[in-house]
Amino acid sequence: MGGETRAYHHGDLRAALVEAGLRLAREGGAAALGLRELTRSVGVTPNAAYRHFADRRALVLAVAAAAQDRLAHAMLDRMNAVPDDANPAERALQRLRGVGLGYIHFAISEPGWFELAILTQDEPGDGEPPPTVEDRVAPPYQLLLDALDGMVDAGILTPARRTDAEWACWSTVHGFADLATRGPLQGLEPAVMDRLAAHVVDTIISGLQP
Amino acid sequence: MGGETRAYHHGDLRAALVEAGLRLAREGGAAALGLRELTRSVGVTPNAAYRHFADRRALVLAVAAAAQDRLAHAMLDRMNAVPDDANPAERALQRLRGVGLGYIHFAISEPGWFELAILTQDEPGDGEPPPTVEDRVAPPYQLLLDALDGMVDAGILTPARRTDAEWACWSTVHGFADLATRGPLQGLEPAVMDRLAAHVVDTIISGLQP
DNA sequence: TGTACATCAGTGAACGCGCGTTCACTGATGTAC
DNA sequence: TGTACATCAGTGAACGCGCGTTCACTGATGTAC
Repeated sequence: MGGETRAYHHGDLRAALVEAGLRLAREGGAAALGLRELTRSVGVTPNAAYRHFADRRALVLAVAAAAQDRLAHAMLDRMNAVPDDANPAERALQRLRGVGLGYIHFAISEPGWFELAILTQDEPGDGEPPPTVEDRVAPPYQLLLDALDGMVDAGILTPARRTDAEWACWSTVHGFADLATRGPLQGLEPAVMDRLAAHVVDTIISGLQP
Repeated sequence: MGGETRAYHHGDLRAALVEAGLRLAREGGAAALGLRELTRSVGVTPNAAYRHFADRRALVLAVAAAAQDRLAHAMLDRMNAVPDDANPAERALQRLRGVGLGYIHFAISEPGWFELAILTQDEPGDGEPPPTVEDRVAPPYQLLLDALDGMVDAGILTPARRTDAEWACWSTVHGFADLATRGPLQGLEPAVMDRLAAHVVDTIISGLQP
């Protein structure tokens, strides 16, 4: 609406910094989120950031939350792509596959954002004692829980097998993402990578229902 | 044999630096391996390191190799703890479990070394293009391959299912280690952690043989 | 067995750099009367 | 509707820090004759 250049007051510097953080992290990962580099890229003085964030760490966590949100959306899109008209068992299975493959695909196609999304808590050097597991649940994790509950509802996973299934699934999918992103699977042909990802995800799912 | 204090010539500064690297990384992970901090802890001038390593990166990689070696040994010990007199199928299964649980246990009990061990290749900021997967096999990876081959030899894994099984296993175990080390499973009660680790490992192994 | 000399393995000082953060400030905005 | 003034959101300069690396050097070691 207003003029293009605002001289002194930026308008919404907080949002602009987070946006710039996503832009920078996309290429350079979490390491690209220097306070100076961030403010520089927005065209503002380093201390301007202190109007909106307590310190650099708070800024990075805000960007991480945004990245995590994108991860959750990517996963959700994949889940929701499963047609409603399939039979319930097949549908539940495909939704669980979607959660896992969505996570992996996001990691591979946006490694910088992924690094940030899994950062979230406990930056190196934070002082607080580790909170309990329950305090830390995050949207992507919730999607996994929902998909697994769907498997139970559809009758293809017994309640007994449901117990702790999230950790088996998450471990597998997260580990694959890390191997593909920073580890020995880096740089694999996309077609080969996709095939391998699908195989790995199917293997853990099949391990849930023996 | 000689006197305790060597004035000018250190004796084996290269080994001393790697040793100091392990000591420092044990507490502070890879981030603790500054060139100055390392040389300081050995009681030597920063540039003395340049007699033995091209640059900081080379020093860190040497320490990482040492850490990876410790990981491999921890896994091997666990594999070899499986008694010979068990029936071949049970033995092969327990050896595979040992590989995975050894990896996880090492990560949890020595997170600093673990971070370093999985660093190995591609420090952030290296210039070389990604080498092929085959170039990168490392001792811990080889132990996993051996354990899986043992499953085939024992007749409890078909050759067809053997294909790419290493990536499913490694993903699961590596992911669990990361979740337990830097992620939401951090700080879990040791007993609960062990039970969960065993469950997750058993789940993926069972997924290999449906 | 002793000496000359090349080589080796360290020292000491300095370089330039970019970082996060703090201080005192000033221009812009919005609100009360 | 206009004015006074508190508050807000930036600027500009500087801080101290620790880093990796380079340079010219010197003391110790080992080898040839």
